[in-house]
Amino acid sequence: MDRSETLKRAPMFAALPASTLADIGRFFIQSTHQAGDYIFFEEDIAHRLYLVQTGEVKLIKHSAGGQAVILQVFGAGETFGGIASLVGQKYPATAQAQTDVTVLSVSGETFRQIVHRYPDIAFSIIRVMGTRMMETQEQVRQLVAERVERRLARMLLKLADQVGVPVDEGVRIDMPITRQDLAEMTGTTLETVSRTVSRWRRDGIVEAGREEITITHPHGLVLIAEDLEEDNS
Amino acid sequence: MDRSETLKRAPMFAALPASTLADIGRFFIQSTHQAGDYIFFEEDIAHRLYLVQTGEVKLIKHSAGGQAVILQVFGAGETFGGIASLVGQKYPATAQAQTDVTVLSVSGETFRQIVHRYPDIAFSIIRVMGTRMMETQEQVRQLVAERVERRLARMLLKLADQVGVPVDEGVRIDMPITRQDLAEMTGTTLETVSRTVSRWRRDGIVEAGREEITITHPHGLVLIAEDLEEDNS
DNA sequence: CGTCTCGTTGACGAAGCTCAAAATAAGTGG
DNA sequence: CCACTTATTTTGAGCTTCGTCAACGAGACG
Repeated sequence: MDRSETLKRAPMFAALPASTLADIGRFFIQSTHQAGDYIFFEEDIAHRLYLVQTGEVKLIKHSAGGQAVILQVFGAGETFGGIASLVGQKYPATAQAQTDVTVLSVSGETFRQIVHRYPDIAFSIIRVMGTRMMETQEQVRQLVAERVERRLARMLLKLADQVGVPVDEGVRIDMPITRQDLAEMTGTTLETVSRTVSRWRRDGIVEAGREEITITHPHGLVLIAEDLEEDNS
Repeated sequence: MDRSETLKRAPMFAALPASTLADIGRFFIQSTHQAGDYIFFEEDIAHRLYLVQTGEVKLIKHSAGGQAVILQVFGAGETFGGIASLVGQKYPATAQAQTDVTVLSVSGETFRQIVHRYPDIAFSIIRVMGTRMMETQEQVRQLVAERVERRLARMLLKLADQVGVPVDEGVRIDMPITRQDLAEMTGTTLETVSRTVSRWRRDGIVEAGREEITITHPHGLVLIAEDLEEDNS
């Protein structure tokens, strides 16, 4: 895909005229990373803004005890590392390629100049940050108020919305995703995820294989996610 | 306190020259709220940006089951409701006065014009949002990785840092705060907070009364917060 | 075919939530 | 100042959810 084409898909730049996009596009460098590769680490000095072109990147925060939380998963058109690079801080989390990915990136310095030249971008940045902040706050609320099964149901529905593709059996999550990943996304353990998914499989709600999940009965998941779960006694 | 004086204390406006502050200050309206008053509700259409002049305001997110999470506590110089009012969305959470407070506020429309006139503010907004985002992400990490006692210890230390005043016995949290509040700040229940605080009191780490806590042995708290807790067997 | 990663399942325990009851503190109106 | 009301806190008992530890199975890949 062409650069200004990718920029056009990014909410942060979407509002700009095509000529400006072409102009800005020149400053971006394309690079590829294999699934599992780290793109940057928490605590690194932030020097680049990244923009996902193809594939998915996850943003992780690690704890001393070795546990990890997946804060967010970015797909095509989404940016990450931007704020830190703009402000010149350390990255607040680690970015790792979930699939093979291609990303565009610019240096913080260049990004600053771009924003300076096209101040409207600042508004877009604020808008994007506002959205992410809401999502993160919602994550906090869920962690406090809801139990694992519900969080997991919500997460699958969210993933289906983001990267779901229709297949014969239902909607397939189009991204290799381990039980461990799901656990880190929902703040639980891989065993609990495995048990829950197995139960759902028995109930005919999902089909699941190695690094692969298909939702066969979305309505069932919604019932769980929205606390309308009928008890099957 | 004078308006431009208050603006000067706000990171969002601090970088502006005094003349500009005086100019902007004219658009702000001062209002007071009693402890417990709601300033705005989640889901309200956001029409104003608020800036705390005196007192403390808490930002709360409610769940269907009646549970609540305190996302943040804002003190003098801190702004809230800003992003939503700028973007013209609904407020993502509820704001409630923790103490009697005085706040300055402007309409979203006016705020937009101000930012438009003084684009540097946009950068400050991004910086402030970045900081808050990091804090919220850290909150997520803690909820997932750490147990209640640790989270509570950290919270008390944070509060001591924000609103602590030295007294004879140690450092007093200078804000009326119930066990329920602490529970909502740390994602637990008031009973668990009560038990933990009682234990700490027996251990000589804190003194606590009704809506009142004084840290008498900060080092003990730090040991707990940093997982260096020696077992007293 | 051996190794590795990923997934499944069981058993056990513990952190912390829920429910309940009572004590304490702070008003409030007479 | 006292009786009464209300909010806050404490403490106990029981129990559920979920994490931890462990063993095993199965597919993938060189």
